Amino acid sequence: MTAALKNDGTVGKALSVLDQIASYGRPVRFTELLGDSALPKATLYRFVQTLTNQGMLQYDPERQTYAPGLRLVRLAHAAWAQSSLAPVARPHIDALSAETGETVHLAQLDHAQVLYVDKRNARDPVEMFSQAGKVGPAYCTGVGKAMLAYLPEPELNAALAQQSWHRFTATTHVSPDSLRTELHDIHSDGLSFDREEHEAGIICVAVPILNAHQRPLGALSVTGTTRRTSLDALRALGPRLKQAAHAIATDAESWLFPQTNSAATPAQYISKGETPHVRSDA
Amino acid sequence: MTAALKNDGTVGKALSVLDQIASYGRPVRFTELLGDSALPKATLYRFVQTLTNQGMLQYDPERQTYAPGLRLVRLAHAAWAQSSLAPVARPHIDALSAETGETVHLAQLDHAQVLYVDKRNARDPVEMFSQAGKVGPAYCTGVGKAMLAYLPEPELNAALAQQSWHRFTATTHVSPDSLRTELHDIHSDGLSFDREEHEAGIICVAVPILNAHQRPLGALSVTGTTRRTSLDALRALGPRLKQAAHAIATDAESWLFPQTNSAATPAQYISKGETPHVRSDA
DNA sequence: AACTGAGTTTCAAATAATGAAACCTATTTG
DNA sequence: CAAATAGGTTTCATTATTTGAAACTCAGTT
Repeated sequence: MTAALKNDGTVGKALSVLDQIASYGRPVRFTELLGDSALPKATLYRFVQTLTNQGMLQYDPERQTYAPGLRLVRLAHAAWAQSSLAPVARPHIDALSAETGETVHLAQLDHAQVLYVDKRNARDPVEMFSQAGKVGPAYCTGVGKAMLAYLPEPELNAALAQQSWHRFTATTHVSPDSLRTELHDIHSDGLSFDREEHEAGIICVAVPILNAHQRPLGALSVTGTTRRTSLDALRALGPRLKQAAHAIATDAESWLFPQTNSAATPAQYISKGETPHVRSDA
Repeated sequence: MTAALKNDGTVGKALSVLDQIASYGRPVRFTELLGDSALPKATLYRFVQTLTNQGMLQYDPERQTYAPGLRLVRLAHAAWAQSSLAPVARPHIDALSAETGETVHLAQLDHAQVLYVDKRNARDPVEMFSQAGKVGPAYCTGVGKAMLAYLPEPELNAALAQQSWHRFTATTHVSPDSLRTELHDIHSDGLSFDREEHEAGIICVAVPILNAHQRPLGALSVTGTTRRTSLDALRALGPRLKQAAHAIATDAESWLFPQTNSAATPAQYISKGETPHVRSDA
């Protein structure tokens, strides 16, 4: 059961197939999908056909496998540019990263999980490929806790019920109870820490990005290793982080949408047969 | 009419609504959608509801607007990691970028358009969706022409029929005829140039990334400005580019999928209520 | 108080989705 | 070599969902 708990008819079911396929993290064969799915063979088959047809899935005839398709990348570009905080936050993150020299993350809450929407690496060239789009647990990351701490009670309950409470390290919260206490503290001083709860040796400070109604829009964090830095050193960055978060919130609020194109795909880019809705004159 | 020319039933129609919304490049109101859509009011309304429900769209109650949703970003991460050449090409692109100091692009063909899947800008770090996911015209970009030149005849015809033939600059090809001649040349020496066809002052060299059957999987380019470099200087990079393209093709061919995780979202990241399909033991 | 426009809901008719079962077609097994 | 198996694909009568014209709601006008 994926996100499609609600009854969203055929479309919802098709999208849950998409989610399922994405969740494997590798190309999958039809039979494997079928085994893990509640849908009957023919139904699943048709969905997979349709989605492939639509470019939402990519079929490898050689290996007979399905994987998420490139159309998603195109669509995500639009989503990222419009629905995420990333575009507005960008200059602020750049500055933070330059000043601290550490890794900076920008995250938002999505389905009770942390979704990283942007990142600036520390000077080291290490790291996996691009972080945007990656998801992580909310209950044991600095950014996750920062956002949870400002969630209205009913939503918080819903979110907590969806956490996996997996014990990653010795300090990981493994139940809502212990976490709630910490969330209360976070709420009072507006600062959240990851005390190696997700990965040994990795610590971070995070702050929520709040709108005018104190609703969390996202969170911002600076991450370091226990070798190079300490919680106290990170705590010292608190004021700077809060300032950045506030600036981002302000910008986001007033950012109606730069009619001044540049975020959008100019009409000429749209190939024939597609409906152009954006006009760019240059 | 978007990609859903084929009759893909309800799901196809819903996805075309998604495409439509993404194409505006900014949040849109229901009425605007309705005006540009062939669907009847109630039908469009229900689709938009369903998609919002599913996180494929994001609704802003304050402004009453819809925009592509964050779920797309999550899904795209999987697509990018699995269906694009980007992960395999990464080290090669890094090297190229370091050696040349110029901007390097990695693109693939999607719906007869160029889809950029990765980029190195000598300076900036990678910000995934800001550039990956962007689309451009195939008929007047170096990467686009490199791929078109190696497309089998029937597919080439289909692709050419879908170009917009918009004249961006004085050198832009504005009909299939003149382009075909150039594609022939590109095919013979394996090198494609953008002679300020898309943007004045911007030139580039590109090579196709071909699989064992000479099918274009993608293309690689080095871009510069007429101020800083020349076509001849770029031409000199040809051999190096070809070498990189070949290396990428080879790696892609043999890259079954690193069972050795790291590409995948570990099972623990999946929140309760979602089906975990990936196992990671660490 | 009537009008307008945007958004939302209703409901019978039309259409599309469903899924059990049959059907392919390579590959493996006796 | 024949038979069995497994993965994948198609069929088709039944069933459930989608469809969309029209009616409704509720602001904000005029």
